[in-house]
Amino acid sequence: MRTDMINITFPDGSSREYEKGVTGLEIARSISPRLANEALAVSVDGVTCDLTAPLERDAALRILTWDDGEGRRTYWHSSAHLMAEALQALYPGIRFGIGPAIENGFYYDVDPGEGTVIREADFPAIEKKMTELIAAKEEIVRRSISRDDALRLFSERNETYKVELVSELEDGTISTYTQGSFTDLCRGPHLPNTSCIKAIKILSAAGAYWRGDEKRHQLTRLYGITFPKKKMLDEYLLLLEEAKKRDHRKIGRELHLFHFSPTVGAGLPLWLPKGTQLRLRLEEFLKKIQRDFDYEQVITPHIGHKQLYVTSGHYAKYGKDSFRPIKTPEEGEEFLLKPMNCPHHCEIYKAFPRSYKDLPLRLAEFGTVYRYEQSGELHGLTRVRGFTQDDAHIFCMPDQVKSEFLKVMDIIFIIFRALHFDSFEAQISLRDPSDREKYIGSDENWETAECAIREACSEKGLKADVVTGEAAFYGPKLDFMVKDALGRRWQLGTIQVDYNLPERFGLEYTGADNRRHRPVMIHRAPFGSMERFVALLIEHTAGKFPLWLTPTQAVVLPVSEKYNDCARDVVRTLKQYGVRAETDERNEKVGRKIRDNELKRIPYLLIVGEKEAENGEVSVRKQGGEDCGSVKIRTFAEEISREAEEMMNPAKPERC
RNA sequence: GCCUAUGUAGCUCAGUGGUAGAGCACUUCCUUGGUAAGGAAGAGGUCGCGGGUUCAAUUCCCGCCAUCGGCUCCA
Repeated sequence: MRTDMINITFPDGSSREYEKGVTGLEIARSISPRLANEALAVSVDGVTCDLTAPLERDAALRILTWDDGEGRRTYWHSSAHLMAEALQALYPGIRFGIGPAIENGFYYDVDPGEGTVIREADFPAIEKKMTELIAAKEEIVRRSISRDDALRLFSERNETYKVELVSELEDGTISTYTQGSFTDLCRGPHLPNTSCIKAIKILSAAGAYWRGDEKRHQLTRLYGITFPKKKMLDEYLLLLEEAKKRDHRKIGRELHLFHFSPTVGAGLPLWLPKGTQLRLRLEEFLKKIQRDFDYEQVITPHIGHKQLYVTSGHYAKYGKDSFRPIKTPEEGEEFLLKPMNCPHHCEIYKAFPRSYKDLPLRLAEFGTVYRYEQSGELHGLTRVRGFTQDDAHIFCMPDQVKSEFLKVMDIIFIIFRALHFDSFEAQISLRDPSDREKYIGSDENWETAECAIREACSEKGLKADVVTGEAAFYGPKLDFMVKDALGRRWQLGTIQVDYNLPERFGLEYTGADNRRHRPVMIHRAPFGSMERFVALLIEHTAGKFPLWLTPTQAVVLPVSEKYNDCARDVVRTLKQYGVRAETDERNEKVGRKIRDNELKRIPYLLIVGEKEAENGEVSVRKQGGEDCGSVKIRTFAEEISREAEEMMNPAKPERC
């Protein structure tokens, strides 16, 4: 074997020899011109590299195209550079932060300088410039550069942000990419040439803090997306339009589910009758599951003495950023709107001496809490200032933690399955070990809790992302995330192991050894909050809820005023069967009352007229015409006498 | 809280330095009694709120409130 040859292995297992120094692009050409044309980057032993990078040794190689995530990332990363090049031409003196590829497209953080603002109105000009630069077919060239040279290069250009980035890099690992007159500090990889980029759209501009630190300068973040074909861009933009139609704020208004009134206050939702029907239906569903899992329902007040939150640690942590305390006529007495239910539940635990025989104690409450979220954070029903958690706290012995944790996971899976949230992501949130200030409790407690969560996940075979620094201040957690119509992630279900609150509240139980022990607490909310859950449910179903959740399931339509009574009887009968129904009563003058757009989403429509009144039976048809049988009409009098009969002669309870 | 944008009828939106329009919805009447019916008429707005400039502000300027998209935050 010649020493100037290298052996390249392809994904299908085949291999070929090439001259040393061959590039990915040349290899692609040797396979097929089409592949070479579609190639965006190359994966060398699992590492994504430039197509133009010379290969010096044997390697497993894969040509990356648009169909590969890494291929698209490279494409969008180069697109970010292209946008930067255009911005440099249009805004002299502009300085650059970072400009990565993201899930859909890319962004670049830029500082256009004091007094200069880049607005949506400026986007067309930027797009035009980018198109011009594409036409110039500029090559994108990589250079390795020493740290000193990099510092000099970016200092000369007054690129203060880049200088800061370079100063944190190690010498020998630094590279730049240049196209035309634009040079950027960049690890790569990139496309070989800007001409691969065909269709461009700048999507939005937003403020973003330099390095995510709100104490530092705010840059302008420009979001954009590009595609190799115009048609793909059009399809993407259409997809965005379609997604907007599923926006829960829009559907919530159309279906009369909820309403926001600035007079009531920002972030304080008003649940309308139909939305309340939907929500109560969900609550009943969970309550039923919880009965099976031996939970006990409790009810606690909406406020609590300030001392309660001093004990829990919430006051020290969040007191100043929250709703202000409520004062009483008593000097110095203060109450807080409850930001969470746990402290109240801890006090319930403490109300009696507890034995190990009482554990696990599972206290559940649909508890409404109030949190003063920052004004810029409010978002429809997904982020509000007053919301109801489907909360429960499980007090158990340390050796019960895992089995209890697993049972909670079961509940969450039941719910997600029932509501067809198939594409959830699980996330284990751990504390940031470098920021001890942020958390309460001993290292030992944290480690035990974090370990319990990891074990439970592996036992269930649940793949979860582990994210440090995302834990609650009192404990680590397992969260279930679901994407909304526009792909934004929201946390729904959550399970949190807590060794700290039991300590702060001095919770105890008497063990079999007749000694005092400390219980462990598990916080959990399968829906997360009713508000956010309903929001995501709306976006996932586009308002076409499963039948059992549909706010109004059936509308009974009398053909004329004459049959209103009969229609009412039908509604009553349907309700006896557990079907939610209402009439669209007519009178001599008034025609249809149910709104058209509502009617669209009602699964059943029953017509009552002469024939039905005579036969005492109504046929049930689904919207669209499908026949679903018929319902015998019972009059109010018949219904009452039947009920009375049942009360007089109760049916024997079924044997278990 | 920060950056950009927006705020006109219930909804979707047009428009203007001289106090306002469209479509749908709504009300009434007519027509049609049967699965998202048609016609006619009508009503509805301190042009988000408060200041300022102006003879005159919905329009221009400032402040506030709310909302959109992000950032930060998220017990």
